[in-house]
Amino acid sequence: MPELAEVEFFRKRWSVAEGERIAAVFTHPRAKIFRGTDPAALARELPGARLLDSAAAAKQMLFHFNGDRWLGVHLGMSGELRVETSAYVPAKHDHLVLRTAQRALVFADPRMFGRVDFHLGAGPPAWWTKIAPPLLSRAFTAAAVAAFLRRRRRAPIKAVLLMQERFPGIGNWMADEILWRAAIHPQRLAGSLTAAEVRTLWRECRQVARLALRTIAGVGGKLPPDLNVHIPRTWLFWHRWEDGGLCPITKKPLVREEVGGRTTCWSPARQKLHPRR
DNA sequence: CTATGTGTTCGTGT
DNA sequence: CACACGAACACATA
Repeated sequence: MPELAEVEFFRKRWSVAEGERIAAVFTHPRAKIFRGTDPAALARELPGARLLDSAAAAKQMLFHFNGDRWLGVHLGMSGELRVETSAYVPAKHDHLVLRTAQRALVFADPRMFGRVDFHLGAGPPAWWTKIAPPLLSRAFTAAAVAAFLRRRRRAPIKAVLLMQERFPGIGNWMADEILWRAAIHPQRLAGSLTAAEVRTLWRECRQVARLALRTIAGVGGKLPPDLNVHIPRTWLFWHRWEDGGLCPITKKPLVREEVGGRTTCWSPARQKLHPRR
């Protein structure tokens, strides 16, 4: 489920506990969520620690506690972070619960593709510092995108947009939204895009990231009540799963098909496989 | 009962 | 060697 903006939304939820001290830790007895990490180490090290700050990058989050303690979270496909009352009793799909005096921070994930990483050290862990530069940073340049598309020239552009090593945080719906706005057919091979198309693609990557963060993760300190309530009806987002869905721009039918191993939605009237040049 | 999904990783083939 | 692709992971929901 969660891509860039949703990840930021969930990070902000837990960030209400910044400054609070962890009193107790619950870990699900047979959670696969803790791949590399030992749940026992977590339960031993976190109690007594104060949540200092947090950050989101790509589809990951990092929560920083005092005493050089770091908690990484990846939500996988079905993960979410919630905030419950301090008396909260963990339910079936809750894998990690951090209790403070004021509340309970819950990580739930039915499909268990998510991940929790605990790290002890003076600085953030390597997996965090290695994450590619954000779409909205100066380092995410049109030239870097062009070079990457050249390297991946034989893969469909849809599949390339999902590669986190260059497009951190872009997931299935964002990729479709970007291609739709850029009027590029998802099955075009990355190497077939013109220089102008590459530049448009780069611009729309940034624009969709900016708009998604604003509408989903809120502005300033405010968080929307639900994930998607503020997404405009003019986005492809709301129409991609409708049967008989229409392109908000051309009003012509949308198409849904597998591209690059993922269900992909596009507007054939707008996104041509063989554009006239 | 079967098919599907807002994700990542691994093995295999080119 | 680099890259492309399909399968696997695990479970709720339609």
